Amino acid sequence: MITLSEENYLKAILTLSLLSLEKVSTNSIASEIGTTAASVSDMLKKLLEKKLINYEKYKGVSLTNKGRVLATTIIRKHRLWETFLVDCLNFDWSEVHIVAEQLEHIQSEKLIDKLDKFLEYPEFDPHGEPIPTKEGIIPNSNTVPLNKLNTFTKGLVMGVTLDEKKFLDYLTKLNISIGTKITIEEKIDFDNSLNIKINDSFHHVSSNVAKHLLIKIIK
Amino acid sequence: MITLSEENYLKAILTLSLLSLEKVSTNSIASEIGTTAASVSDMLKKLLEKKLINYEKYKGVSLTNKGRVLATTIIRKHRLWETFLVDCLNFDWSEVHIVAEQLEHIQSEKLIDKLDKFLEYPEFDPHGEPIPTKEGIIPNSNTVPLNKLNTFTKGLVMGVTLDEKKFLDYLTKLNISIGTKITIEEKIDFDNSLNIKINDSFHHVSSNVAKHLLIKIIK
DNA sequence: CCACTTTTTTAGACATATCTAAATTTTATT
DNA sequence: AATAAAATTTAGATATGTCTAAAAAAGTGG
Repeated sequence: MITLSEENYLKAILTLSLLSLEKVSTNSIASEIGTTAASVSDMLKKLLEKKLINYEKYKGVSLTNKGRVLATTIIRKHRLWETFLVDCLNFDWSEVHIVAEQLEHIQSEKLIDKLDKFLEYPEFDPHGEPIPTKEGIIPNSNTVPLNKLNTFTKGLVMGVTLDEKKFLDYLTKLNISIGTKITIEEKIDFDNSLNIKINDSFHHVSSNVAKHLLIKIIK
Repeated sequence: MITLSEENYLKAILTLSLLSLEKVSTNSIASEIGTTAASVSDMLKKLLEKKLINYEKYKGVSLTNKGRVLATTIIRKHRLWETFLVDCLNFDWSEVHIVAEQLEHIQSEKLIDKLDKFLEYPEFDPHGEPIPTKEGIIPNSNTVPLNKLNTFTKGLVMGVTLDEKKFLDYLTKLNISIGTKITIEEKIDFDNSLNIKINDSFHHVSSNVAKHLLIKIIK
């Protein structure tokens, strides 16, 4: 089980991660959450223990895929609840955040699925922020699946949308992890597979692999 | 501030209070909540400190008016959320309880008012349980305001719906507290005031006092 | 490259809410 | 009324999440 406090840390780490490509610092988390660096340090140990973050002492933090999916789900819940509060209950858009901060921690996948349907699958919350999908993708957030990229585009791996050991083992074998730089060298029309460059070495990956890699395009 | 745990204790105490007129025992609370008598004992001290319960060691517990109103509000929230889950999100009536147990702790009076309006002020939840009013009255729960009783009816004071020092001081002066037995002796048509008997002594109270006293009718 | 500053972590406390086991009080019984 | 049984409370532990102050590591500038 994940605690309310842990959820708030994951959300903060995701939010900060989306602002830059750097690993997230202890201090930035502390000021995001409104606590001390010492408390953050304590919590990071717990999140590491639960394999929700990648963390080396003094070296900063990033989310594991498990952590990223969890954090994205919390943002999804937050934004769906905000939509409900404004569209159905006639809340003012400026006053929903504080209530949604509580509602986002309600644990029930079914509840969120049904709320999503009830709201007719909204794409944006009342503040214009995109609502993450059930699969953990944040639309319009600069990350797109690798298979949607054009030839010679460069990007950084920001996450994966499949949490399966065989898949993740394969990525390790290809030397792909969060932050890895990938260049599209060639797209094969026949089966939508791709030739890509990873750290100066060339690889061929199937469409099925490519569609589960979230890429942030860089120059 | 009241914690989630304290809210659950208040709700349990109210639920048990509605089942009988006796003071609520430590053990019954423990089995209602699913914890140990020791934990309950610890918590009772905290609730007493916050003036949410009346409590003497070894003598059982009852809710103060403040505690009763809080507990009733939690039940109100629970039942409104259950109504939302079933009527709007098409949950099955049998599966809503566990989700409503989480939703009932969301702190926002405005949210509940707006939800109530959105649901068009339902009187009963999906299980047929009456939804308490904003004022802390549980309809059809055998408690009615004193001014609605007929002449010669006897009843026990179960709560008050006004939390004002002057009012409560006046009740103390009249020797009225939770559990006090009252008999209606006469109703004055002119101003709807009442002559009542309290512990063999007779008193005259105004309509304004009578309407804030919740009575459970007895034989 | 060494000293200084900033960042981060650790150590030691504290508050909440829980538990088990022991002690105490109440109640029920003979 | 004494004693046994049941209920309740206290004592002492544990886990979570927080804090301040001190120590350690990383970064920065002369």
